[in-house]
Formats: sequence, structure tokens, C-alpha cells
Amino acid sequence: MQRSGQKQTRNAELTKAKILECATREFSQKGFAGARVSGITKRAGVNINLAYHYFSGKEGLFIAVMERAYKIIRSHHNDTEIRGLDPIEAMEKLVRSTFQLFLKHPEIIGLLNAENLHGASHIKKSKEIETLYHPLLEAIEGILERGAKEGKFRSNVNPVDLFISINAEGYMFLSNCHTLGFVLNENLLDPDRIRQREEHIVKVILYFLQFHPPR
Amino acid sequence: MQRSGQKQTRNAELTKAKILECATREFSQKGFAGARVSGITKRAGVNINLAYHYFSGKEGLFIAVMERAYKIIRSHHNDTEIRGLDPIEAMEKLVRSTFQLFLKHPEIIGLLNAENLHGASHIKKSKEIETLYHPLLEAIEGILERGAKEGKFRSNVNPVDLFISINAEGYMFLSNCHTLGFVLNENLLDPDRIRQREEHIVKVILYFLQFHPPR
Amino acid sequence: MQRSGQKQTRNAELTKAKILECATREFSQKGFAGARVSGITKRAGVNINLAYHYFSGKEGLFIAVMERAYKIIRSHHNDTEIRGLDPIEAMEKLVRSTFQLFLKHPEIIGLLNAENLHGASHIKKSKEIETLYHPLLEAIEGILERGAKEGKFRSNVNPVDLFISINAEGYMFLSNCHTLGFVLNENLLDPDRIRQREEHIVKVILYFLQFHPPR
Amino acid sequence: MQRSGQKQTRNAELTKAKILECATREFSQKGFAGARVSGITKRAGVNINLAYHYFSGKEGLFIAVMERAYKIIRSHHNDTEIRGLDPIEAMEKLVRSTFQLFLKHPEIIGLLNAENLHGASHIKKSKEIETLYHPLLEAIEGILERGAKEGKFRSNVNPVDLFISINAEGYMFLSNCHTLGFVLNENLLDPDRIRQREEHIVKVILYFLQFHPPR
DNA sequence: GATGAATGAGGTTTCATTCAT
DNA sequence: TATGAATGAAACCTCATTCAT
Repeated sequence: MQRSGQKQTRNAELTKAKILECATREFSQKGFAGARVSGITKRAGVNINLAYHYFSGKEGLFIAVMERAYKIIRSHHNDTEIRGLDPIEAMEKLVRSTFQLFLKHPEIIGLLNAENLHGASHIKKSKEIETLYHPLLEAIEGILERGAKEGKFRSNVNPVDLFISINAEGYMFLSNCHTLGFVLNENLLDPDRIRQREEHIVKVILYFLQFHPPR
Repeated sequence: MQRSGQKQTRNAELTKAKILECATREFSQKGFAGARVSGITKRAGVNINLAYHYFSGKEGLFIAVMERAYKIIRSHHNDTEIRGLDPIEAMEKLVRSTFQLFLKHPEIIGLLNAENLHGASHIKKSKEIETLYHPLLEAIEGILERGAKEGKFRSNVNPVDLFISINAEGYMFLSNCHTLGFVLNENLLDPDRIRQREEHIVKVILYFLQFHPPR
Repeated sequence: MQRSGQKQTRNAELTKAKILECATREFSQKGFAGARVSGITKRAGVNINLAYHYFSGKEGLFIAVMERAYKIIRSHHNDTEIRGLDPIEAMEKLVRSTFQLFLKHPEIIGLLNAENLHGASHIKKSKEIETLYHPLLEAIEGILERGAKEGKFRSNVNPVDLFISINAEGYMFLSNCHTLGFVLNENLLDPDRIRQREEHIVKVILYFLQFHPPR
Repeated sequence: MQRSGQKQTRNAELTKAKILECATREFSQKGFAGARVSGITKRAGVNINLAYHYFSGKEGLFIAVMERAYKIIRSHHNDTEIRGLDPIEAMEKLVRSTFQLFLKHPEIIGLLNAENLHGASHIKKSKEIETLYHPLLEAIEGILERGAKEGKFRSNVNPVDLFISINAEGYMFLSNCHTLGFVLNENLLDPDRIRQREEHIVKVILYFLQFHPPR
């Protein structure tokens, strides 16, 4: 309003953002090869050439999309918050927030699948992404140590394997919901079913950590 | 006459098999959209028209590939064997064989990803696939019941969620090995690392089942 | 006719030849950047994709065109014939045949211009073209030596510079005929005018060789 | 007011000149079709729209470039100076200055090639260019006449053909230096090699004029 | 059954140019 | 005067598919 007669249709930042958002959806839903630059710009309601002007092509778009996706991931995890909590509480919080990340940003799963199809070639160029999970891993290590010291968790749990498990339990549920739903004869995308899954995952991780095998 | 006819048939079957195998690799590695019919036939060393002749196009090829993939899955799981075992032993066997399935047939992961991208539209046409996992799920239910009765497992474990967990723990490790390997700074495809993962998964599932929460 | 029901539209060699010929004209007349693949295939009356199928793209077409052009050049010069002739006769024959080459194959001039625009990058890959003029240069050296020995030509004439002159006199006349014709107010493409040019060139070269400067 | 107006004008002129110079290089190096308006303005470091503002598009730019090129040519040839000289001296001077023109302004060759590709359509609109060479041709005629009268040159030499020869000998050497250099296995752009060429051309033209064929 | 020739649809990209400020 | 935003046309090229032998 105040910014004089600035039309929406001539706002570069807005246009870029719109393109990026639609590219995120398109790549996530169709993969890199299946995505269409024209599909992206049609969704965004802008001229196709702007995608080339701002992102210099399909690959440039994909890289921009991946970078934004990892920024979302980074900002989602609140590492510092959980460091001070009781180990069990902290772990539960981490498990739930990981699952919620996939629910709130379902496009992330499709993007990660797309990126893995190409051997992660795009993100490997990014120094930022490389260190993205370092703080989170350190937090996990801290929780495990404290949990073991306080006798709440088993010791000798590999934090990397644990991290992968925390992600895998929700990731595959959502990424493979169509094939799984079909062979298991359930609608996995039903909100109640999703909540059930979250409770299940919390138990898988916590019970795994709390169990002390007989020796 | 007869011999030559047989020969032709045998060659035809061989050609079909070669095409199918190469199509499996291509679809798994590049997804449906990224796969090229010419890429498939070049790998197979046959003329591209044979792909049309035998499978009537790209989609026909993909369906044939998916059907073969599920046949492999079916033949891999030896449901009856585990029914008679001790619950813990049976569960461990199931977990390990699930992980080994993905290792022996890594193309399955790419194919399932491809199929999920399209909302599982192809396999939904197949009655056989729909009931593929029924015996396995029944076996799991049986194990859980016996385990609970014998006091070895917790009760009230949802077999479907458990089934998904058993798969997810290995599936995501392998399907996302490139992005995970990068952000975790580990080569997840190293044979020793893979063995380590298998041990981890066995513990996750068994400890989860064996833990009895207080109260 | 005899070759059974072989249709023209399904004769690969013929199609390739047609494309090549039309590509020659297009590249010669419009340069590499100005040429259109669709223009080439429209001229040839074939589907545009055949150009990609047979020559794998615009650059592949250009390279094929250049190679054919140099083959024409090679086959035009009859080096052995002139070696036995009287030096003056031999030189005259060489000059006239060089000029006639450009007249009979006017596309060569446009192609050479196009190739020079790109720093001769395409032909530099060809071993054949590199040695294409060696026999001709040797023939020129022989003629110059004999001419000098017989007292008909000056000595100390550089054969390379002479070779360039023999070409340049006709080449620029034809390649720049439009701008020259305009500023000189003559139609240089008139057949009589062309004949006049040939006579002029013969004199330029022969008189240059026959003149003995005083001292 | 006045000062600022002047300044703007001066900047405008400067900007125009910069664009024109860069356009000259771009068109000369890449031809009309290969040249990019954006390439020109990037070289000049100005906004692309200025090219449209000042020259109303690609073709307008090319015409302006050609006109400036011919102005350079015109200003280079000092016709009046050579009219008073000894015929042989005058001719040598003319030959050398023609060669030097191409050396000092190598872009002229590329521009003339570009213009000939299009049938000289652009310059044909210019009345100035049409008469550009008239004084020079008259000077040549004068020299030939005096040379014949003084017994130094043959008579019956066509001034137009001679003019073309004087240009051609240097023009093709430089315009085709890449292909010629390759097939002749010499670096024609070496300064010493260029000087050698100039001496050769002087001899070609002068000996051609001085030789009296036996009758 | 098998193959080379040919085609049509559509995707990515480039580029000259105009619009709006 | 100068600039960034936006557009339309058309170029190159890919690829699934069909045709004809």
C-alpha cells in the first residue's frame, strides 16, 4: 500500500519466492526427472522464463529448493532446548519433533528421495548442509551419556544408528504410505493413524534405550 | 520345425528376461520418469522395438518389473519356517531376513520409491500383490501372541506398526544412504557398517518388544 | 525399381545424403549460428529428428559438412597431372582450377568463413584435413623449382605465400562479391565478369612469377 | 542546469560510444546471428536496454557498426597524398596502407564477412558508403595511367580488378588465417610472418604491373 | 520374431524485445 | 537517462512410439 504503486506482478522477491515454493512441490511430488519447469511456473502463475532468469535452469532450481529445504530442517530442530531436559523427556521430545517435521513439511521426504536418486550430488556441494546435523548429533550423544550415567538408558548405544532409527521410523511410514497402505490394507494417512504411529515410534525408541538385556 | 520353434521360444524368453532385468535396474536407479526405454534396451543389448513388442511400452515394462519385484519379495520370506520357532528367535530371523532382502535385491528400494511417487497406482491393479503380505502379517501376529503368552514380549504391540518398523529401519538406511552418509560423515555402504546396522536393528526391534514399562 | 519395394522415404543413405547436402547449403549461406536445423530438414523434406538421429545435433551436422567439403576440395585438385607440365602451363592450370573450384562449389567459401569464425576448431580435429594440401604444396614447390631452373620464373618465391595468393584472388572476389559489387558499382556475379576475373588472376600470378626485378 | 545537462549528454555520448565499440567486436567475432545483444552490453558494462534506447535493436546496432567501420576505412586511405607520388611509390604505398588497415582494424574483416552473408543488405541503404571508394578508384586509375605513360607499368590493367587484388591478398590471409594456418602448418598470425606477407603482397602487385609480356 | 527408418509431442533453453518505474 | 522485471517466439534436443520391411 504505502510502497507506492508497486504491483505484485513486478515484485522480484515475491516472484522468486513463488517460483521456489512451487518448485519445491513439483520436485517433491514428481522427482527431478519427472518435474517440469513449465509445470513449476504454471503453478506459480509466472512466465516460464523467469525460472531461467532467476535460477538459471532446472538444476539451479533444484539446488535452490534443496538449500531451502535444509534451512527448514535446521530451523525446526531446537537442539539447545533438549540439552537441559531429563534424558527420557529429551529423547521423547526429539522423536516427536522429528516426526512432526515430516508432517509439517511433507515435501522434504520427496526432495530427499529425489536427491538420493542422484547420489546426493547436489547437496554434496554445500558446506552448510555438511555440518547441518552436527549440533543435533552432539545433543543426542549428550542425552545418551546422561541417560546411561543416570541409569535410565543402556550404555553403548551408537548415536548415529539411533539418529537414523529416529528418522527412519517416521520417514518410511510417510514416504512409502501408498505401497504400505495397499499391502497392509490401511489408510496410513488418516490423522488418527498418524497419531498412532507417533506413539508407536516413541515407544520403539524409548523402550529400545531403556531395556537392559540379561547377561 | 519343432526344434527351431522351441529354440525361438527359448530365445524369446531369454530376451524377455534380459529386458526385464535391465528394466529393473534402470527404473530402480532413475525412477520412472528418469528411466529411458532406449537405456533399458541398450543395457540389454537388444533392439528397442522388442521392448514394445513384449511389454507394449514403458508403462507395461514398469508393471512387469514391479510384479517380478513382488514375486522376489514373496519368495524371500519363509513365513512357515518362523512359525514354529521360539518367539525371540523367530523375530530375530524375520528382522534379519528383511534386512537381507534389501541387501540382496537393492533394486527393490528404488522400485518402491518410484511406485510411491505415483501413488502406488500400478500395483493397486494387482490382486496378487494386495494379499502378498497377509501370510507374513499373520505370522507376525502369531509370534507376538506366543511371545506375550510366554512372557517374553510385551503385549499390546500393533503388528502392522511393528512390521513397518522392521522394514523402515533397514529401508531408510539404504535408500537414503547418500544424503545420510554425507550429513553423518560416514560411508554407510561399507560392508562392516552394514553389518553393524543389522545388529542395531535386531536390538531395536527385540528390546522394544522385550521391555516392560513400569506401572 | 529392381531393388524391390524400397521406398525413397525409407532409404537411410539417401536421407542422410539429402540432409548433408541441404546442411551444406544452409551453413554456407547463413553461417553456423544463423543456420537452423529445422531449416536444413525442411529443405531436405525430412523429419527434423532424423538430423539428430543421423548426425547427433547441429555441431555433428556441421562437422560432417566440413569433412565432405574438404573431400570435394581434395578430389578437385589433380596434383599429379600438373607435375609433368611446362612450369608456366602448370601454374596456369593450377590457378584456373583453383578458381573453378570456388565456382563449381560456391558453398565452400561460406563454409570456410564459418569455420574461421570459430577458429577452425572443427577441422583441427581431423588428421586427414591437416595433410590435405601437402601434395599440392609439393607440386607447387616442384613447379617453382623447375620454372626457376628453366629461367622462366624468378627464384626465391615462397610457395606458401604463392598458394595463399592463388586462392585469395578468387576467394575474396566471390566471398565479398556483395559488398565489393556495391562499392565498385559492378555486378561481379555476371558470368562475363567472372571470366574476366579469371583472366586477371592468371595474369597476376604468372606475371608476378615471370618478372625479374632490375639489379 | 546547463552543466548537468552537458554532463548527461557527455555521458550519453560516452555510453553510446562504448556500446558501439563493443558491438563492433561482438559482431566481428561472432557474425550477426552469433552476436548477442546481451553480450554486447555486458562487454560494455551497461544495461541492455540502453542498446535498444540508443540503437533500437540488434539490426540498428549492426547498421551503426557498419557505418562506423566504413568511416574508419574512409579516413584511413589518404587518396590525395598518393596522387602526386611516383607511380611505383604510390602503388607500393597504397598496397601497404591497405594491408595496414586490416591489421590496425582487424574487426573490419569480420564485419565485412558478416555483411556479405546477408547480401550486403545493410550497407546498400547507405548513399555514403556507395561512393566511398570512388576517390580511391580514381586515384588508382590516375596512377595506372601515369605509370603506363612513363613506361613503368603495363597498360590495359583494369583498376577494379587491381583494387580487388590489392585487398584480397591481405584480406584472405587474415580472414582465413585459422584454416590456412592449419592446413599449411604455419602460424600466420606471428608478427614476423605478417611482415613477410606484406612484402609478398607488394611484390605480387608491383611485379604484376611492371611485367611486360612478350608478344 | 526382429530390425532400421521415421515421426510427433513436448521439454529445456536462449534471446530479442517490451513494460513499468 | 537508466534499470530491473517480464514476456513471446523460436531454437535445440529428447524420447516414446509407430511404420515398414
